[in-house]
Amino acid sequence: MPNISDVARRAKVSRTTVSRVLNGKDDVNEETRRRVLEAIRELNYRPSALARSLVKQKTDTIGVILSDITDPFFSRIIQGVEDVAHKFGYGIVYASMRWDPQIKHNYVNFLRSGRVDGLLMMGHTVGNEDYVREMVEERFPLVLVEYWINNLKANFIAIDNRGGGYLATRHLLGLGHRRIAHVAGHKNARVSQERLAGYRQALAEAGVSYDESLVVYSDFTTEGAIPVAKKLLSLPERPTAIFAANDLMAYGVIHAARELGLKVPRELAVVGYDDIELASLVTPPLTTIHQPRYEIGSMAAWSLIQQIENKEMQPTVTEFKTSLVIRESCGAK
Amino acid sequence: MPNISDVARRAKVSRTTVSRVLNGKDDVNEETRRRVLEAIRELNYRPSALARSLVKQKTDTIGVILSDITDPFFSRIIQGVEDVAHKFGYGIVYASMRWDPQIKHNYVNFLRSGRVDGLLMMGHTVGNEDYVREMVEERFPLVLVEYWINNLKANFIAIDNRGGGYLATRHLLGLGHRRIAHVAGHKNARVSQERLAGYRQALAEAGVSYDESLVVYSDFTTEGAIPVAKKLLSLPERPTAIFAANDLMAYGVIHAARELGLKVPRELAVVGYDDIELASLVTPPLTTIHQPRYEIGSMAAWSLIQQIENKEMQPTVTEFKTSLVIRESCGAK
DNA sequence: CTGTTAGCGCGTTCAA
DNA sequence: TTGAACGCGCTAACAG
Repeated sequence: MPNISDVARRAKVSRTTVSRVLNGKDDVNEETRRRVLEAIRELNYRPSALARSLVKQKTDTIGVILSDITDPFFSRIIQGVEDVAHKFGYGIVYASMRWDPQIKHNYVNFLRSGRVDGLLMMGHTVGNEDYVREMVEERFPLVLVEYWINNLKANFIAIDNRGGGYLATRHLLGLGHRRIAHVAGHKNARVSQERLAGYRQALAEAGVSYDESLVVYSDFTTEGAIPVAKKLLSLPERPTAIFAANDLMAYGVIHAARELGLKVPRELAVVGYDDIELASLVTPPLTTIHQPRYEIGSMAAWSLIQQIENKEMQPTVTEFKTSLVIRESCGAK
Repeated sequence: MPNISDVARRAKVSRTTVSRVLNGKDDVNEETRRRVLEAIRELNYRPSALARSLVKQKTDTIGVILSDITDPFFSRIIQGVEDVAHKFGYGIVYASMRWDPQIKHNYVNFLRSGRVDGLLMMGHTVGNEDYVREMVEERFPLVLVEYWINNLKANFIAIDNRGGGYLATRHLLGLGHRRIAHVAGHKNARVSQERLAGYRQALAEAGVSYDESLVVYSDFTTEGAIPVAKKLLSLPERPTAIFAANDLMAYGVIHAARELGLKVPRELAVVGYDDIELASLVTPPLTTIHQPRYEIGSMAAWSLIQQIENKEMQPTVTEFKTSLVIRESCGAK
């Protein structure tokens, strides 16, 4: 790969002049510029982003760390992030940590060591995440999505997960269900705890006592939810409704029910969470919790870029609300 | 952010010694090493990957450019890629180009300018891709997945898309269908052409003449497929079967059929393509074309890393075969 | 075992 | 309008 010196030599100018042309400065003689551009083309020269970033201390790249890149929940969020980032001239780097706190930490270190100007993190794990605190203290540009940590002066895009869990459960209660099970998300995920908390809150308000045996954990995938759903549905006193912590698992629940010969929604009501694109399009259309995902993504990216380009920005907490979308999986319609 | 000189100063050694400790060389006095490590900890020092990459001419990162990061088709492929890459100590950077050749080209340039050691490209677009040829000629480590370009001595992981299209269509023909429509993929995608070619081949072999009005293009999404499917299903002489170029669109077709009051599979047979996880789990379970996606991903990553670490490797073409998975969406079962 | 020197490829003063 | 010199943060070659 040719470098800037090769170009300079060929164009018979100094490296500085080549650099000027490269960066579109206007204090370059037209004829000189022409020669430089020609040399660049002839050599098929491509400036090293690495070297440039090193000297400018800027990579024009933002890192996105998420729990699972294959989760359709992220698809619209990512679109929002990409649209905004591109508009501002940033590239994006994704890292998928699969709910593994160790992989997550590794990726944070990987990306932080000069590879990106800032970090967008979504999919928060349980446990020691002091390094997140450190990043905030060191004023490393950072946006945390989905969650909100007390006493941490950072930029948050919060989603009302507890409220969502509450809405979902109350809907089932309103339909007369009393024996309502919950297929929770990944044990390592904070959102699991929050949605579970919303579920418990709704039960408590309705005077339904909490039955631990009705709550099982899975991993936010359809395949993972099937066995645990079967366990729930084989309980001596079978639940009449199940709230799944995301849509993929809701389909796992429905699949399990079908295998056991139960009709949804007649014999089992199911509520999901996320409102992924497919939720309205497959059978049965899913009653679920909707979140403004595109807006969340674009807002997160915008907020991060603001931080990067203006270090003085105040940390803010933006909370997005969720809403219940009633379709056919609980027979309410 | 502290740098290596700060550490050196604090530990009262030279930068070189710090570098030695950092890179785990064993020719360092134990006491010295201890001091250095302590200084590193005290300063919370993190070496700059940028600077390191610049001097080593190695980033330990591979780039993955794909058509649409939100497409579940890629989920298992990505898992395969990640597993292998991590095993070999590489990080991964994804870029999603959404079938836009311009964005794709931009991303190639973005990543090639020193940000990655090699590139994995999947989701090939139609049109001028001479820069891909250039990369091959410049011996830039590269693996192309899904497609196979004649006269290009590069590393290919091909998938028999034509064969898949053929299998799908022949299955429908075998069930007695003669009026078979095709919802093709994105017009910019090479795989669309290939699957379409397989479709045409099967029709030709069965003596069914090709009817252009039965082929419509969409964008590989469920939402996108719904309107075009409705158009097909509103034709004066309605098709009795539809082969969709991926599973997401197959669900779009099924949704459209339902909206028009048509029962699947009784009044319309549907075949998909990809065998995404959900395909077996939602109603109706989809008859579709299966591809060994995890293996494709891991093989692609392995092959790329071989190229990166051993420049002498011969370009190879590996072709993965597809297979038909019969479920319930065409009533064959 | 350790330090000095050089250089990776570029941008940015400062003078000329 | 152009170039020389310096430095971004790090590793590698060589000497001691």
